[in-house]
Amino acid sequence: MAGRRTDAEARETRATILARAADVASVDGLEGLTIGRLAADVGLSKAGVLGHFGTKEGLQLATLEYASGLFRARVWEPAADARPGIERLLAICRSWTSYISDPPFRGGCFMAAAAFEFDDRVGPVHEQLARALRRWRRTLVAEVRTAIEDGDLPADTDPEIVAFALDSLAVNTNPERGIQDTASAPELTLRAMHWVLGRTAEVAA
Amino acid sequence: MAGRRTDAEARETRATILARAADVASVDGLEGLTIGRLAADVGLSKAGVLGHFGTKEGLQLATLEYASGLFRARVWEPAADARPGIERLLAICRSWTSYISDPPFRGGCFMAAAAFEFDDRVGPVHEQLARALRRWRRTLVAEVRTAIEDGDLPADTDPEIVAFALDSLAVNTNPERGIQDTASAPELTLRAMHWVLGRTAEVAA
DNA sequence: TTGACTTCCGAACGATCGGTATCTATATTT
DNA sequence: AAATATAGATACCGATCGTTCGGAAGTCAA
Repeated sequence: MAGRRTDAEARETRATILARAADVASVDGLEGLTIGRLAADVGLSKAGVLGHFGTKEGLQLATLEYASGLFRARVWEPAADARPGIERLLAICRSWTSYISDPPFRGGCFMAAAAFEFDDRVGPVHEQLARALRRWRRTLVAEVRTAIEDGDLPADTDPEIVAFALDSLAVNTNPERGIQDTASAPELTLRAMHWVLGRTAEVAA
Repeated sequence: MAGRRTDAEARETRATILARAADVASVDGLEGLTIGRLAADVGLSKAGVLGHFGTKEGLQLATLEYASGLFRARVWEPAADARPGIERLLAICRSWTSYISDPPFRGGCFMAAAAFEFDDRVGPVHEQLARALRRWRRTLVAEVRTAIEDGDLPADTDPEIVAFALDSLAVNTNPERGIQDTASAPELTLRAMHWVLGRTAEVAA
């Protein structure tokens, strides 16, 4: 009942699987992914799913890459055109909180959830995740540093601290949504980000 | 080969199970706990473990309560004697980061890990966790508010924002340890906390 | 038209999952 | 001393886990 599909169809199937996988994993975790459930969700057999990724770890890595790319597209890309420094930093805060308030997955930000799930484990998933997170942190630090050089942030500001603080606020929005108040959490985050950057909030819903 | 133990012995067995459970769960998550592995780890049969908690969910709830009490003992208790307001707030930052830099479990702070695992799920574990986190947040907000009234923080400070920021920094130390640098992460957090509170850091290792 | 290639299915595998029923051994109570 | 209550063991249950294997069905190149 199954035959070879054209390349485009196969890629589409793969994308469908990954979208569903990221959605499930954002709630149940990357380890909570099961081939069987995923296969049933997208209307495939277990072997049909596994054929695309080889092993469960392959599926996890692909899901991570998928979600990582989506994060970059929705948080970085919209801010990439802004002038480096404080402007781009504020643009990132805006796209970031907007991303969080209208998340692509049920569980909110996938990267944040994965970071806490795989921070203490070993293996390829941990390493790929760590690379992505370090890269993002470097981006933030560089932006903060430029803002300091431009005189838009106090000269004695520690870029590592500010970048860590901004990241922490965004990350902590995830449990804030589910545990305190889903609706107001992203706005609280954006106000906290502006406060950290020493600016009066002009909230962009 | 097994008979009834005295109450004290039974409680000790229970405590042994919970200590191990919290340790495992801090790495693999509360859902990653398995009765069989846990039983083998503490030298009991599965029925022996399950007898103490009824179901896996019971075990999760008990583990959560255990870790929650330990958090309170190591973060709140050492600061409870300090004068309410900025002093107690700084004392909390100190005990908190000290707790993080010498965590009782392999996976670091259990509460932070659990918060991200169960923020999007439903059921008793989510609810018990949410209660504990909300209670802790209220404690922080109250302390910040007192500090504002005492004039130790600017009058236009938003207590919710500062409490959220402090919590975010502590929480985000967990992945920071495993993904960036285990050794320096807690110090970075303490410096960030002091920076948030507008104080020059006098780091207490 | 034929043959290689690939997607996907159906079925099965050993292992492990959470949970239960039954039993034994001991501490405590009567 | 007898009766009761309970911690824990042994053995087993059905379900599900990740993975493998052989084949069916289709595309594409020769």
